[in-house]
Amino acid sequence: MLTNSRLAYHHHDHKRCITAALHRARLLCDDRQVRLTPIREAVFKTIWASHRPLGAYDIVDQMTLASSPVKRILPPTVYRSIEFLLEQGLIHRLASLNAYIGCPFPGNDHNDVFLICRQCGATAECSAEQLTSAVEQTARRANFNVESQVIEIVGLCPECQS
Amino acid sequence: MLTNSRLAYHHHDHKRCITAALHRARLLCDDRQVRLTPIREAVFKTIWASHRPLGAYDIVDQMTLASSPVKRILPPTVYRSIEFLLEQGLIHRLASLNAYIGCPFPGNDHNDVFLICRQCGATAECSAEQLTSAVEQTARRANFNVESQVIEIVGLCPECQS
DNA sequence: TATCATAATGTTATAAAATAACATTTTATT
DNA sequence: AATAAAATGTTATTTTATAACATTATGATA
Repeated sequence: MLTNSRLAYHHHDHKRCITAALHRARLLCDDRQVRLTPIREAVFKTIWASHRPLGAYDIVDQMTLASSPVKRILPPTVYRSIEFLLEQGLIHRLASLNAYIGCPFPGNDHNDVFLICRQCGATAECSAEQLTSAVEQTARRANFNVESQVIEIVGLCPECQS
Repeated sequence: MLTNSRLAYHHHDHKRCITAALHRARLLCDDRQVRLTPIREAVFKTIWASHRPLGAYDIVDQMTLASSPVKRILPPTVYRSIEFLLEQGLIHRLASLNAYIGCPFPGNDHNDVFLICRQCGATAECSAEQLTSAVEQTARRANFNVESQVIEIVGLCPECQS
């Protein structure tokens, strides 16, 4: 079971997460011959600033704040980068929160399951074989042919349980 | 496994679905001493008009059309009824579509899993024990305490596979 | 390297979805 | 009938997302 739950929920050197994510993203884009432009990279870094999902307008605000001299970043700019990053599988959209989060293992074929902490917002991604097959099995009983899945679990992360 | 997949995907006398749903809703509201007012009932019936999820503004439009003499139903009215119906578990919100669908077994304790046909939109609800326990198991590995889940499967219903 | 086509971004405007705030009406209770 | 609480009506606004078109940057080709 692929997961980033350790990092997502516990104290760690997050700069390394960002560096690693950026590195993976660059490799992947090089490989696919698509362009990780400065703006796209900035959006990507903004999303990766934490393990908490960020809404599109939060990204707009963060990027405007981070710019110097302060320059208003506008929604279409951000939405276009989001679209690109989603297409490349570098980020995911959390439907239940209407927000975005970095993918910890882009490129790897995986089935997304998200564990969202209701308290602190920290969100881990898992790729759980068994869950995928349980979905398959459930669908089969209804003669339903699965193409994609949205699985978002809300609860308390280990840190917020105590 | 509780499911309404037969009805959701195949031809049937849908009036009976509506009548039955309304009947259940009335019983349940009587029982809980909450009021299924005419507006709430109208919203409920509008949502139950099909087995396809309906967006809030679709409901606004449908209700405005259905009114005679034509009287503009406004968003807050609909949103308030939606809120009530969600609280009572009479309808569900599909996060991935940002739309609403009637619950086929309100009152019964169940874990929602939705099977959404990408072709025709028909959506069935299942309450699958095994899926719930797979979720639990996946979460446990991350020491995550589950409180609620959003599971929405997209694919092709039996009718749209041929 | 100049030209061109394509891709990406900037900009303005607007569409679409959701809710806040307050007025009015309805309902249940006394 | 009087009252309080609940529900609905109404206006305005906030939040989220995208359309449309102008401009700039990039990569390919002559």
